[in-house]
Amino acid sequence: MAGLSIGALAERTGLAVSAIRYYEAQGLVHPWRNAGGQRRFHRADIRRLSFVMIAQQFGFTLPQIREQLDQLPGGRTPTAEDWKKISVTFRGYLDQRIATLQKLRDDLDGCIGCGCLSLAQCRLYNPDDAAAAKGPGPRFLMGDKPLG
Amino acid sequence: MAGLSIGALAERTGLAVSAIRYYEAQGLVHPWRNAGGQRRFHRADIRRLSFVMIAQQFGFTLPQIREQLDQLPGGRTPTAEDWKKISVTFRGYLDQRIATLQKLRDDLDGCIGCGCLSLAQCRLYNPDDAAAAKGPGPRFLMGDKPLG
DNA sequence: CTAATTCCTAAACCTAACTTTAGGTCAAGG
DNA sequence: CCTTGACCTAAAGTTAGGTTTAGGAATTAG
Repeated sequence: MAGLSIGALAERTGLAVSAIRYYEAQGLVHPWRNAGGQRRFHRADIRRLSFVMIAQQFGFTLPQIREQLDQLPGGRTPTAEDWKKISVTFRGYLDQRIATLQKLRDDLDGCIGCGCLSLAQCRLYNPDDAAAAKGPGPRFLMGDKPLG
Repeated sequence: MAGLSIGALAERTGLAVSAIRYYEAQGLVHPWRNAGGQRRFHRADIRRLSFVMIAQQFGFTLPQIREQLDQLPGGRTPTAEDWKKISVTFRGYLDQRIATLQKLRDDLDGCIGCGCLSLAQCRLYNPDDAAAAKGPGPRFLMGDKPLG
């Protein structure tokens, strides 16, 4: 079969065409080219990109998502079983993130309100907790958007 | 009293001097100037900047933190009671963040593994959930770093 | 009094994850 | 055949949250 054009894939996933090109540059999808040099995608790439979007919501960076995707089989279309393996790892990270936030919240209760908000004494400001909350990577701390 | 120099404040908070200047530009602190044009800070600004650092760990943006800080009294040094008011709002946001992540995790369990990872059917890919997870703001989705 | 710090501003640079723009090619419809 | 729309590449722009650099001025130590 002929494969999907980038526009068709964009329509199916809701992503911008420019974003899909960017993802290819980051190694998240691997389209081939037709005679005229245009990209053609497997139908399985719809699911692949869906995974990218969901993983991003969970706070993964593109290189981290790439690592996960690289574990899918190379030669054939991934099965539900293949995807399941990935989701297990995924869930482990998520559990840790939730646990970290819960600890921070519990510390908050006794801490800001009590006026101990000076670095030396405050449990909230424990660098280990901060590191755990942040995960790896240089900037944007754990810069996800809150609800406000 | 004379007030703290920017270097002294940097030492007390662990922040870089350049970061403190940046925070001033963002309206998070309001130092005055001495005769020679150098910044002088209140000792209460140590706590103010500590709050900034903690709030960032929780995922707040600087404009959002500024909004919170703007609710502190203008004329006098904030009391523990003043800080407590802020921490209540704070905790509310945090509870919502945790709840959202937990819902996403629960959805994940049945979802990626089962192979339903196509946009139309998947609860995980519900735009409403996505919006709730993201909060306001344009890019970097909920781009916080996970643990991996 | 002088040298070494510290401080000042303004502007440029950095990352992540994209989008936009510019200038050109390919493909499909009439 | 020709026009329109989809596609191509490369490079520059965007946002957040800073850091770095360049070129001076103020402060402090000796």
